[in-house]
Amino acid sequence: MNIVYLGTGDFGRPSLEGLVESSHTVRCVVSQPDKPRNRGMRLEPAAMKKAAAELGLEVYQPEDINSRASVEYLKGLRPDLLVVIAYGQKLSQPVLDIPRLAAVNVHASLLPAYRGAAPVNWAIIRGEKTTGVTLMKLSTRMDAGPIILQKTAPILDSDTSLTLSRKLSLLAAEALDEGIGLIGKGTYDLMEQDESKATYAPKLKKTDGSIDWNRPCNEIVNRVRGCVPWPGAHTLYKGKVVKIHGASMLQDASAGNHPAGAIIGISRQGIAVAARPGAVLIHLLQMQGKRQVSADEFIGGYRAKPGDIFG
RNA sequence: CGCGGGGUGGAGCAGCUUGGUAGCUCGUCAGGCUCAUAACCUGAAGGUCAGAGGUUCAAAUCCUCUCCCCGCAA
Repeated sequence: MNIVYLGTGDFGRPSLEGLVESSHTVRCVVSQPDKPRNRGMRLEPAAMKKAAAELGLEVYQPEDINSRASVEYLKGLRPDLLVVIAYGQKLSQPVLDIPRLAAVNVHASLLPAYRGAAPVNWAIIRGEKTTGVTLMKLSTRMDAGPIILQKTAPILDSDTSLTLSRKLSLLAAEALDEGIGLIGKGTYDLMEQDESKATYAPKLKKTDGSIDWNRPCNEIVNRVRGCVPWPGAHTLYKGKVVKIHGASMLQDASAGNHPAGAIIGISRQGIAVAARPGAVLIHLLQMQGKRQVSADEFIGGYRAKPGDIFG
């Protein structure tokens, strides 16, 4: 099978590697153009461009995938299948019509839940216990195509967006491999999504990481886990922005006697902060302009003590 | 030329504005003490203050350049 892979983000790496190792042929990797980003606004290659180069694959980076030139180029590759994972551009019907068999996408949620750019983050922030990946046929509506197959995965208390994303990227590769097998044989069913059950997971904004200490401790901890590594759950300490990179819930009945955001205890395990209700034990944090440090180091360096206020 | 913060014993920080003896919370090591605590007390080791040049009687501190780290923004 001739496959054209469209992907920009690192999430698709295991899937791409799986395709390369399979009996199929990856004709081309289509990625977003290199864009200036990061400190200094240097031109940075897309994550998958490097991967493609290492695998010895051809790379194509059109400014607009739906342009006439792009469509002609892709047609020239005579693909049997288009695989789209974390690409970043919406595909028009003319593009979807190019492959002989199908244009498929793997999405990191159990659709129709968490459609959109940040499904992993939002699943954690919302306190879900289970998530998964969905292999579907693409439609012109975002993440709304008919489902070919799904695989589920538990969300552990210890998971962050980073660890969960890694797991799901591996699961995505499995789903893709299995799905391509079915498509090759033509033995698969399509299940339309139940539109009434659709929920959305938009790209995270900086403000999504803002901690409100008047919220329950479990909500705050989920936000911390879901905002790793970006935008990072953040609050204020002594007038400066602090990112909280690691935290867990703490049972402390006395927390209600303190103002929300107040430090109520300090130990080797971390900094205990009052929430509403409950308390949050901070393990890892980062002052603006500084690197990430453990609670222990933070206490020593900044003289944090009970009574100090976050927020 | 996108904007900004930072590099000080092993860790995290203060000191820099207003140049003049290397400081704090820990850690480490030695000794003591305790029913108990992030235990406590006493003592010790450990720094070319990122690097190079400059100003000065004197530079962690002021000026210039280089290297590295981080935040914002995208």
